[in-house]
Amino acid sequence: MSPRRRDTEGTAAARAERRAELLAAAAEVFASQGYAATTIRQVADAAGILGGSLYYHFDSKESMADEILSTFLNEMWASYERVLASGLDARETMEAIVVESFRSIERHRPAVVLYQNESKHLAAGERFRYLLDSHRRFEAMWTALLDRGVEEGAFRADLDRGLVYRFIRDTVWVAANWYQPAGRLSADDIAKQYLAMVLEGIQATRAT
Amino acid sequence: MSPRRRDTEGTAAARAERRAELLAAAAEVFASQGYAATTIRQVADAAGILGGSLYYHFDSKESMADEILSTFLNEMWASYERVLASGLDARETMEAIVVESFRSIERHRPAVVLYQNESKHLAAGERFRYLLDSHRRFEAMWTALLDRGVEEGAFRADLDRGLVYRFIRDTVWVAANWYQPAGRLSADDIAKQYLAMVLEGIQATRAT
Amino acid sequence: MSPRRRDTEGTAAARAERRAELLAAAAEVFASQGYAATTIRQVADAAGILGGSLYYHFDSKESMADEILSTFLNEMWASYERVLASGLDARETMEAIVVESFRSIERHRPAVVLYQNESKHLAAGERFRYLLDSHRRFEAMWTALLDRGVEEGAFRADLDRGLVYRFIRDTVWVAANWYQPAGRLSADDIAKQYLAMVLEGIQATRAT
Amino acid sequence: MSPRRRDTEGTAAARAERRAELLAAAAEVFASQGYAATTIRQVADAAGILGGSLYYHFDSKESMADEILSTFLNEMWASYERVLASGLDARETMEAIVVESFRSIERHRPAVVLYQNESKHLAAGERFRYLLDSHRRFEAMWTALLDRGVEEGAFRADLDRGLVYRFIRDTVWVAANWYQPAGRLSADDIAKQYLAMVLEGIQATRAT
DNA sequence: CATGAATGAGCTTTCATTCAT
DNA sequence: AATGAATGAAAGCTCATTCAT
Repeated sequence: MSPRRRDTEGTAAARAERRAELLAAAAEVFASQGYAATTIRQVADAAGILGGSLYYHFDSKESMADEILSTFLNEMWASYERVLASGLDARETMEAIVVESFRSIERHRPAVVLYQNESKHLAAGERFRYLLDSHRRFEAMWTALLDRGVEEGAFRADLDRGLVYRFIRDTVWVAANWYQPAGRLSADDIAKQYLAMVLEGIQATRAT
Repeated sequence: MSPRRRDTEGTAAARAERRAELLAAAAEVFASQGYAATTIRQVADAAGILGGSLYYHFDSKESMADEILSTFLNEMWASYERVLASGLDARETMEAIVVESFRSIERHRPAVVLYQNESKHLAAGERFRYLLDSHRRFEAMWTALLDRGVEEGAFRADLDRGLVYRFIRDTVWVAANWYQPAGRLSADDIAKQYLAMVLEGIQATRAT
Repeated sequence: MSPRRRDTEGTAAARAERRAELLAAAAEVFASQGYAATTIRQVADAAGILGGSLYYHFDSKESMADEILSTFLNEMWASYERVLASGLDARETMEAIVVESFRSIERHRPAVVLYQNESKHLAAGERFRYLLDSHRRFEAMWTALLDRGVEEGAFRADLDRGLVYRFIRDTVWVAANWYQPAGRLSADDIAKQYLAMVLEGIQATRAT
Repeated sequence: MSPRRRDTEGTAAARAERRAELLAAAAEVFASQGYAATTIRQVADAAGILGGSLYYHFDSKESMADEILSTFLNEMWASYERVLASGLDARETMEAIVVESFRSIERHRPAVVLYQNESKHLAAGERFRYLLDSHRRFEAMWTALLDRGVEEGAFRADLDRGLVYRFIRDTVWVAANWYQPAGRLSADDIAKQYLAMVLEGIQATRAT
């Protein structure tokens, strides 16, 4: 490995790091103001540079959103794949997936908010087709998981599967809107309580 | 009733009706494109008139959102008040409130989507302070209801109350994003399934 | 004179009267807000009707200004002609013209303000060419009068004639901006004081 | 002075100079077309840039007018203060103030025209309150000066003081409407003739 | 005569984007 | 890398004007 090569790597790494910083700032602003309502200047202000300077790093506002979302989704799917590959039964798989989801929110809260609030609108553009793909894949995963759970006798059979799917999907991700990393509950705490609610319900169990 | 009176009423009613039509069109577009991303021309196109003509009826884009949201919230709270005044126990009250919520979604789907997706951003403006008020009132109502349910022995006591509140709040309203009036399930069907999930959980009951 | 004829006259007179009322309202608003900054709705509000209704009486906003200005100028020139035809010497003529000018202001204050403030801008349009004509005629009249006064030994010969002309022209008309018909001084009072200043100056005469 | 400091100053100075250029162009157009009748595009055209570009330098059309007027008024009052502080008698003070006024017109003709024609309308807005303040201050200065002149035996006592004030105020400033820097007469020439007229009057002195 | 809904051109302003420095 | 001035398209909004009633 030549010194030249090393320099280039160093530079490339530095550049990647700067991009990550800027994207973090952008994600925060996009999440709190909404993507369309956020101006490039607001992003730049949050990053401590001027508007024009962002274009040295990124092609466009859209490409920032793109990179924020795809980074998050890639990581999320990687964690899901790990769970799905570990041979757990349906009930255990569901628990693990939910735990991973709340951990995703913990690590990528602004990206998740962006995903939750804007993916429907962004998905219209060609470059965001992967959002639809991810959506379909998500639905397929959960649908299969719920079916398997019913087969395995873990989940009730008398509920509308589509409804249960939407119910779980929405409640998990919508939590990103109020989750505060510094708050009282950790992501794992929330996951545990959430699973308790979803699996056992909130009504008091009849005294047996 | 004099003819004069009749005329005046007719004109006022006609005007109110036209406003309602235009607001329905606006709500639809705001809901599907997002408020900030929607142009006044898109609203006007949806209403079949020209952009400038909307300003004969409304002061601004913002005042359209205002009227859409306040109309919806007023009606929603009226229905909640009816439930709360009818002397039901906590469990019954919860069921009735959930049913009313899904009926609200059925009648005002675009307004609910707007509320769900944009109220956080809009609430920054002075004129939308009532959104925060409504939010607080909503939280107070549910918190009191959940506490009463625990006291009455209807709801489990081992769950985090704040978490349960958010869980219920989000899952009810987020449904507006996918609800289709013409779909397979009626609002009351969805409410019933939703209550089954939330109250009893989705896991299969232990072998009897 | 047939009854028919009488009716028509009555109608025409009524129409003319209505026009005059509306023009008076328009002139007032044009004068206080400025022509360009005045909306047709403001004029209509001042007249107690709706914006669209003005177009039954007038072709356009411009034609209102046109009629206001030409009515005023016609009357003003008629009064000037009367003075000029009465065989007075230069000094007497000047006094009479100034008196007539302040009386014009008294009768047509808003029109004079409009003339003073907007004629320069309006004169760009073809239909307002008469404003330029009036302006030239005004200049010719005063220039001739001042020259005659010098010849007759009534006016000083050591002043720049062009400057004196502008001085007189401006000070007379600019008074319309502050003149209040209900004020302390009548038009004739003002004319008298004004003439004293212009003719004799404001400095105390050296003790003789 | 460090190079760093120099750079900063250079940049700030360059920016101020650009603003001044753009304001000069704006003032010219405002003065010739009228403020309300001038479009931002006309200003931009006069400055050789595009309409949107003006907003890099200024917040709004209004803020351009604001800066034009306040710059002019500040300079004018500074020159007046210099005169008032120099211990002249009333007659000399008046002469000096008039001279300074015509010099103000010479240096800021478009600003003076704007002031003359639009300040009444603009003063309605909160941000232009200083126009009213300046107006009151102007009146107080002249009123006091005229009174002092009467006391000192320099000015006639038989004229209405309010009228004399308006007479002088208007005739001085209205000159901005026709003054041409490249014309036959310099500002000081005009001031001299103006003072001759106002002080001594235009009538021929009776041969003694 | 007057209304009131609608038109459509044009306005001020915003903002993503470019580019010479 | 970053600046900052400029671009230019498009936004929200205004308003003179029209016209069926």
